[in-house]
Amino acid sequence: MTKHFPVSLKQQQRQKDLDRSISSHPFQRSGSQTLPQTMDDEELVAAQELPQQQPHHPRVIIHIDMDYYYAQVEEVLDPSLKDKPVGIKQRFHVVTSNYVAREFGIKKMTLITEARKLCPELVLVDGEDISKYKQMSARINEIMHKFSGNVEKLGLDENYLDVTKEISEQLEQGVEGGLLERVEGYVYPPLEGGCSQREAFRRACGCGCDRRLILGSHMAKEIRDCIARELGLKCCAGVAHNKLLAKLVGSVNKQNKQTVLLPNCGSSFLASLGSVKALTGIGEKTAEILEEVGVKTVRDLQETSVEKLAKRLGLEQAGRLKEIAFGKDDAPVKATGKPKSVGLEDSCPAISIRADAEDKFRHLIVRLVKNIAEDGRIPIAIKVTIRKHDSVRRTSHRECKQDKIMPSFFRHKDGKLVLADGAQDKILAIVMKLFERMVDLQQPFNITLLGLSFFKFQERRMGTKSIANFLIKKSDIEVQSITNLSNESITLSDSFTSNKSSLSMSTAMDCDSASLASLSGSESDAEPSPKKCRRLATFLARKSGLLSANEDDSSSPSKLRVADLRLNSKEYDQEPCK
DNA sequence: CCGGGTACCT
DNA sequence: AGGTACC
Repeated sequence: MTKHFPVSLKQQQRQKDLDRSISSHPFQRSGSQTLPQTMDDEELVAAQELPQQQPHHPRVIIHIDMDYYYAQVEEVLDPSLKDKPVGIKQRFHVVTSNYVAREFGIKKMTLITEARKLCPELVLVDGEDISKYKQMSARINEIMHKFSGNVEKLGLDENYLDVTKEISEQLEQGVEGGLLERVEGYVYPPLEGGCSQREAFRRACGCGCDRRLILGSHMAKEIRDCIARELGLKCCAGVAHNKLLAKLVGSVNKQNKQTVLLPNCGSSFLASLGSVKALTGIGEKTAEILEEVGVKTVRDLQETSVEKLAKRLGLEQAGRLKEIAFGKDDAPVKATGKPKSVGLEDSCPAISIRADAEDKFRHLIVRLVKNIAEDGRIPIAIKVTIRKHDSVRRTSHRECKQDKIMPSFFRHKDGKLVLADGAQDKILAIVMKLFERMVDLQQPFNITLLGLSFFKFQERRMGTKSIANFLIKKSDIEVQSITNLSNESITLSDSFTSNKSSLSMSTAMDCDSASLASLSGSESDAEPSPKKCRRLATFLARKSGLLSANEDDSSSPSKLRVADLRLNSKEYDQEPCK
């Protein structure tokens, strides 16, 4: 998949030279300098293959990060908190604190007892219920969507925006001259005098990103101002030509500030961060593995050969890490859609009898259905997660099992999803069945966490009967498999719009029909359903515009059903999936 | 080191 | 399908 990760030693050396010249005197390298000024950090490799290719930094990415999010929301809700030290409490920890509290040394994950010692007058707000923060997050999101259609959510308080299109539209329509001369907010690395900010950007890279990024800084400011005006919330922004750099550069200047990265400074900037753990995409485990091969800092990573890394990490990941270390990141901003799964987990001291588990699960089902009520979509699969007591391993060694659930378990009541009569027990029965597949009730057991999640959602459709309900009522195994297939296919055709090729689409469909066939044909199977699934897949593929209408086969016994489907599936076409 | 979510690997 | 890593 990845095109070119190898970075030769020679290239690395050039890289370092380039970096040094930038970090020591960013803007004194005109005239006598031989370094190609339009040459980008991460594009040295590509540029060698495609000499003089234009788009070095084609995108403008803004990363917005809310300041001390939970605590700030509490301040907005109760302004009297503003000048007091505030901590948000979840279980035994302060999960966020405002800056007043941070003065006392109270940071993320400080134990409550610890925090009280550090600051007796600390105002602790219960943050177990995160619905307030979710709601505010949704408002923030609305605002961002005024500026770009391409907004990717990372948790409740962070968002990426790809504003490339918006910026180029601005440039086409022509912007007020003064706007381009001055950056909004901070620049990394800090510019020393000698030339205008505009000139500094132009010298750093000639691909045209100078104007784009400067305009990007103005747009970031507008977004932040809008959020402050409408919601009273402060945030930071990072502006750069990719996600990795935008996110990281945004935290260079904290507390209601923003920073734009000077093009060409990616790898020196990343090196300045020190530990590899600072890099997005490198977490605890990866950092551990890297340390085993003597790689602790970003600089180490930049200087270590892919070959050496690949021995422990595999070529794929090694290549990716190398690129990341130099600030190369092609990852697109992916507009966040509706969630693909919604779940709940409760950790508990110990559950060792079936009835207790059953009680917990019943409770979880009720809460979970409330959580998806607004959404309105019907889940057709459920997953049960447990954690067995284990004194050795600290975190997550969870087990899970999943199964289908019937759409008829749900119905809509004034626009919201609710459980149908008796459905709670039916779901509970499925849950307990899955639970017993993981836990042997004969043996003593000790469960420390129970979780449930719904996934594979059907889009809510008008009319009283959805396709699935209609088909499932026939409760015929073959039809059921069709129902399933249609769900799968719809998911796939949705994702097709973003980045799937039609080839992988049809491959995925083949897989689906095969696996479904094996599922439904488990008992007596006189009639091999694969063919039918295939046919339906073809139909759905055509509907999604992947196949031409000529390849029709109307001689099927399931013609009627397909026709029904076609009728019902009109609603799918309303979806903006083209 | 809570907890809900996603993505990727096998 | 299940596990692991990450945010």
